[in-house]
Amino acid sequence: MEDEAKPGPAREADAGAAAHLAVSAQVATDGRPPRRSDSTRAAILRAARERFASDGYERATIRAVARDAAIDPSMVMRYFGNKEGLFAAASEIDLRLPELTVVPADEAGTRLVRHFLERWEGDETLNALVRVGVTNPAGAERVHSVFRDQVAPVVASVCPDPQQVPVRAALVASQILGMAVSRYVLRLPPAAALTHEEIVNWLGPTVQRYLTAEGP
Amino acid sequence: MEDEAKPGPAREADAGAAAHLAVSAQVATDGRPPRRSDSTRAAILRAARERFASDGYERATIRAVARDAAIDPSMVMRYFGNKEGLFAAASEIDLRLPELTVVPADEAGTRLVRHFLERWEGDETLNALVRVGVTNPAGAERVHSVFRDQVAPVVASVCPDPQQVPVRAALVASQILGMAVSRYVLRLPPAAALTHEEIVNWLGPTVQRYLTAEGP
DNA sequence: CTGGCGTGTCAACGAGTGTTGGCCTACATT
DNA sequence: AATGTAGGCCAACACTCGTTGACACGCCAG
Repeated sequence: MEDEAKPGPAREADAGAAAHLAVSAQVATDGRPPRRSDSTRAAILRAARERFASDGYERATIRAVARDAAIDPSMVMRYFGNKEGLFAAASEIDLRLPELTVVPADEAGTRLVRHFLERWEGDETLNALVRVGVTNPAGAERVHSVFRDQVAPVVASVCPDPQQVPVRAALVASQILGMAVSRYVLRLPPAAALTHEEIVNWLGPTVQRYLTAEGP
Repeated sequence: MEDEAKPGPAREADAGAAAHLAVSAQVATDGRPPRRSDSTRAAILRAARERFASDGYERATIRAVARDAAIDPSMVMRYFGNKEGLFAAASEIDLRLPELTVVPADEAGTRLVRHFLERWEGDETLNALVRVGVTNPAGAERVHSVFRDQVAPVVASVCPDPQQVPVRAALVASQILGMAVSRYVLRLPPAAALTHEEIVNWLGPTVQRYLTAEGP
């Protein structure tokens, strides 16, 4: 699901020639020969994620995305229908959460925190998702579904009482999301200055308690 | 001490402190007959906070604010200079954090959580601040200053090691802000369904630990 | 060669935005 | 009564946005 390297440091007028050479290599799931459009499509998505992550939904303009991808704005429309469609495609994400059942029960918290930390810094998509989620109703809906389909099940796998799963998942989300917002979105200086180890050591026990401790 | 309300062009945003209680025109604090502008000014600010809180910075249009306040858009400009000035005035906030030094040391956490919870639901300003903080660079800067000038000092008053104040304040902020984002901004269903008591009981100990526990 | 099709550009439209300047009205002061 | 002024409205400007339709180039099949 990843983009490929784009050559252009200088954005010459030769966008066409660049696309020529950069015949995409990976279609993976499909027997068809790789279309030239695959690479532009990937470039658009990469630019879109970047813009959504740094600007939010409204300020991330299709024109800016197109400029970053070195193509015409109308191409974005043709590929993704409209801005909403572009966001839907750009915010598709798999958190790749670890199987908490196979790690020692008392390490689930630290494990989860560490995973999110690495994920957040390795993939712009997560940042884009949060920024747009706060900006835009459709983005919030997307966050809901990620929470429901990916976070809640993992919490359920280690939570003693199934009835408490939603509450505990919400608590875990509140802490992890809160650190992400403070550190990556608002960039509160002290939060941004923390090392991974510090964060894991402080937040790990909190998440662990939310996951498995009985009663409040 | 208070500057007289003279709405000129490009007027700087002045203190909106009076706006808290001064909903109507009869602010009997001085002998002058109440200007009509006092009430409109308050109406604009109220509408602005509402819009910023529910729509974020970019989607909250001056025209919409004006419509809510039942006046002409150009009035907003005359009173606050420009949109940025309007936000600056509308996001002026005093968290009114409690003196943690006068409460039992082990209740600081729950006390703080409860305070924020009530504050968040009793005043649209806080919501507006967070929504815009995530949307807009200037809003983020405003959050920084509130964190630095209001949250950090209170944390400092109960934190054993002065050197750890920024870190601990950031941790506290991450948890409280995370719950606020989950509950009021994203409205994750399980987070929105929690009662105040549940939240206090779960988050209280976390915040308490961030405030005073030694080591991670 | 020819014709379609995929890929891409160009120029424009309509809507909505922040912002500005001119004009009007009520009223307090002279 | 005359008038200055604060408070307010209206119409417009300049701009940006998402979006659209017409046109241009390069490729393959017939």
